[in-house]
Amino acid sequence: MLTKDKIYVEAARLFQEKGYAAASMRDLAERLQLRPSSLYSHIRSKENLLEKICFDNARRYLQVMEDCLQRPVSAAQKVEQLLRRHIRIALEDPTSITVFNDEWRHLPQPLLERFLSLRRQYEKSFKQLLEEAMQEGAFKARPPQLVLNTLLSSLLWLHRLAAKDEKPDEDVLVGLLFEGLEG
Amino acid sequence: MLTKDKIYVEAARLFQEKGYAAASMRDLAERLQLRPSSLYSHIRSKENLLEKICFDNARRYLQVMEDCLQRPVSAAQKVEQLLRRHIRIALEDPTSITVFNDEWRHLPQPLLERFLSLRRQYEKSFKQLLEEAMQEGAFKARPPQLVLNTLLSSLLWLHRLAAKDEKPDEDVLVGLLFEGLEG
DNA sequence: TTTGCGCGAACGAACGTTCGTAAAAGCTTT
DNA sequence: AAAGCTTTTACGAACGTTCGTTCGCGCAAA
Repeated sequence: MLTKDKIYVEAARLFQEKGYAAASMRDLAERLQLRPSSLYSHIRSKENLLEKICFDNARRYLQVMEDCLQRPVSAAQKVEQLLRRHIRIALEDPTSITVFNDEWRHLPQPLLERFLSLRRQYEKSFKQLLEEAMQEGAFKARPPQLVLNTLLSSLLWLHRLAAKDEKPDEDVLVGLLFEGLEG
Repeated sequence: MLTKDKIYVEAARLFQEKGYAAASMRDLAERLQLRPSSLYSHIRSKENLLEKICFDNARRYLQVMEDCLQRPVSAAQKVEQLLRRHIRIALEDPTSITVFNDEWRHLPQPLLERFLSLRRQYEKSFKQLLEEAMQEGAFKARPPQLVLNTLLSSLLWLHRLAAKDEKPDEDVLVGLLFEGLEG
């Protein structure tokens, strides 16, 4: 693997373990068996590492959302598909997702604003989907924002499990989340 | 209010906003209209601030758990009561809870180990309660660890909402969480 | 007269990053 | 295959800054 890619992978891991602010470039270098200054032959800055990790994952989630929205199925089924893909991503690449979920607040302006805009866009689509499913009668009518947050936060927890190699069964999890929706 | 107490309150707020590592004592002093050095007339260290916030809240949650366990009701009802008290705490004191939930990993050893021990103790009790409720037939049988995590993470999200003054209705939220359990 | 509090100055440590250099790797021309 | 040239990569040293914290002084309340 290219050194550059190794740096990004290890940076995601490190940011996850210690948090962005507490992770030092000297830490990162040591894990890669490099001197700190050598990092800068490959990357531009620490902030740039965070930026790439955050936005790559934002794009990834938005792509998943787009895919699900285009399927010719009911809103409830779109939600189910969305949950499944979400779960899979969180389980297969827990480190990047952690950083994406927890560390974006350390992005400097104007990147922070751009990131939040993408996030709002994603949440808006998700909320609309939930509302549709409620109107269809598939889901019980409830404040969509509340339902969205409980869903997202449950998924947010996943990567912590995955990082500990306690990967839960996808079907069981989908069942648990879904039955709460149907109520 | 005593200056000392003001410091703890403002520290919790600051740690929540920026994260422990990114929050500086100079930040904290400025918000309290003090010089950085003046803080140390009242507190011992930055780590000590984190320690107090984390352990005070750990004790608080364990106390709630104890109260609920002693009630002469069914396991399912104990869980409901636990959720309600959890929700109330998260809504009335969002800043401390955030720090308690997110920043404990910055505790130095051996405090970290002591904290994790308390947390495991809490989760163990919670899990046992869920298993009881499943055996009673009140909850659908599912991997308890998984159910516990989805519950806790949903509650974890609450303080973020509360911090934005978008406090959700307690009954609606309990309903949402509970119906997922009964499945 | 003691005690407690706020302050300016300063400390050593750790931080992200830059710079010049030297070795390594890759490519082109013999 | 060898020689010469260019580009890439790793490095030690050092930079300016920010960090948590200490110390001693002066002031005000008790």
